[in-house]
Amino acid sequence: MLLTYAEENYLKAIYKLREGNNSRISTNSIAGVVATAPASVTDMIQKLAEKKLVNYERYQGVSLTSQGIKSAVNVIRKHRLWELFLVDKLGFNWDEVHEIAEQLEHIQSESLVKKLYVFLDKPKWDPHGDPIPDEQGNFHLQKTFTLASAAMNDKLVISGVVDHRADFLQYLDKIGLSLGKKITVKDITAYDSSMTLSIGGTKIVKHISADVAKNILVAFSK
Amino acid sequence: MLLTYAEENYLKAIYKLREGNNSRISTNSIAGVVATAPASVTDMIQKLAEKKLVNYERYQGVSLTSQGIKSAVNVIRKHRLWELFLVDKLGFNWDEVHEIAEQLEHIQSESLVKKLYVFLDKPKWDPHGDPIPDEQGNFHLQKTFTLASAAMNDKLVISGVVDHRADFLQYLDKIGLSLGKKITVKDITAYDSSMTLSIGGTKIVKHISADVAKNILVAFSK
DNA sequence: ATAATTATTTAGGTTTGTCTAAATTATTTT
DNA sequence: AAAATAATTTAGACAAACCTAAATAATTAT
Repeated sequence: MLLTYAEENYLKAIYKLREGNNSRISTNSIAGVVATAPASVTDMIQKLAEKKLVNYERYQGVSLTSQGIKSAVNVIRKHRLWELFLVDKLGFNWDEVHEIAEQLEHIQSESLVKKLYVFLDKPKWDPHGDPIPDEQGNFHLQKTFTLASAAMNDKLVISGVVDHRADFLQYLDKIGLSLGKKITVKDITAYDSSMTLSIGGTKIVKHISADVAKNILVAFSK
Repeated sequence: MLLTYAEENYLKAIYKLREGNNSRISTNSIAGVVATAPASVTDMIQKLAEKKLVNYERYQGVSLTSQGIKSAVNVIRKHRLWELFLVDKLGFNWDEVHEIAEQLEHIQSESLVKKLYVFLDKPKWDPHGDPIPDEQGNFHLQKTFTLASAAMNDKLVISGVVDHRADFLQYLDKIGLSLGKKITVKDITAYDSSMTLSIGGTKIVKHISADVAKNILVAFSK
């Protein structure tokens, strides 16, 4: 099915809200994500419902149909492939690529996505550690948890971020934390849950707040 | 200046008509290129005139202002860079890339274009032999002429095409003619101006019609 | 030079995606 | 359980980019 730029953005927004375990996806929450007035969201939802992309009943919130999920995942796939292209091939930093990928994700060409996927060596993760769904829409799952929930002496790899905002990513860069970096939890301060980490095999030690730790995803390092 | 998708397409269309040495660029000719009704063209031209991108007087045709030229050339630059990317990096054939580049050319990001340009090694020509303007909008000129105007025993390099349509490009592929190929004019049939060519250093000989020869651009081979 | 033809513009309308203001429904508070 | 508040929808409008039909200007033919 052929979707417009705006329709794709709404589907993506609904998909993201769904991922955040929101029991009910409200008009207002969608309005927050797509940055439009709630009345405009109602309009668009009714259009998407007619196209069988969402289930909708007045005042009862919205959910994606299987076709809606398929389309949303496809947009996410394109977004993440382009982000990886921008970072790995063009040399952008991981905090610079979101806005550009927001545009590129709407390019309509199946063969383009296929070739890009091969060009990038059939990647499983984007530059922020988010999984890139395959052509069938399947995500490669990873056993990750937030750094905040780690314990003393845990040996971990940074495998993603919760907060994707540029200033947070820039902060991580500044203190030497990036995707794939190995860290060890050296100390956890009881009263504010801040953490002391050693980075890589080096003697470099960094102190981070609990707020930061909550926004870093890690996996156990083998 | 920020331009919409449609505005960029109109500027590009006007630029192309101008290149075709049309003394006067008429509403109808633009309508032909952008595939819309003449009345819609009038609407858009008036909008572009307000934005100082074109000079316009009722019933007198249109011309680009310097700002209009700048914007048009920038779109052409992006289009050709993306075409080259699609062919050289993603492995598309030269007859498959136009439609996709028509979409990609509208992505708004100066840094993206800059990085793409470097990634492609600051190219001067696209996959069809058309010049890629540099950041300042300057085209790298090449002394080319149509194969139809060549003489017996001329040693030439194929350096472009006049007709960009997929079926013509596929025909050239089929008979072994592609950009950069060296050819020698072996014979010119007087009565229908058809030509016999030898291709590369090989003994392969091909016969082409005058119509085809008119649509192939060549330069002298050193 | 007038008539016929063609090109261009104006007028009025449509669709997409947005808006604000008002009305309606749902939820929360007391 | 009624009142207050919040969420959602409807109604009416707007800009962008298109359309058709009618009017007007320019060009070409006679």
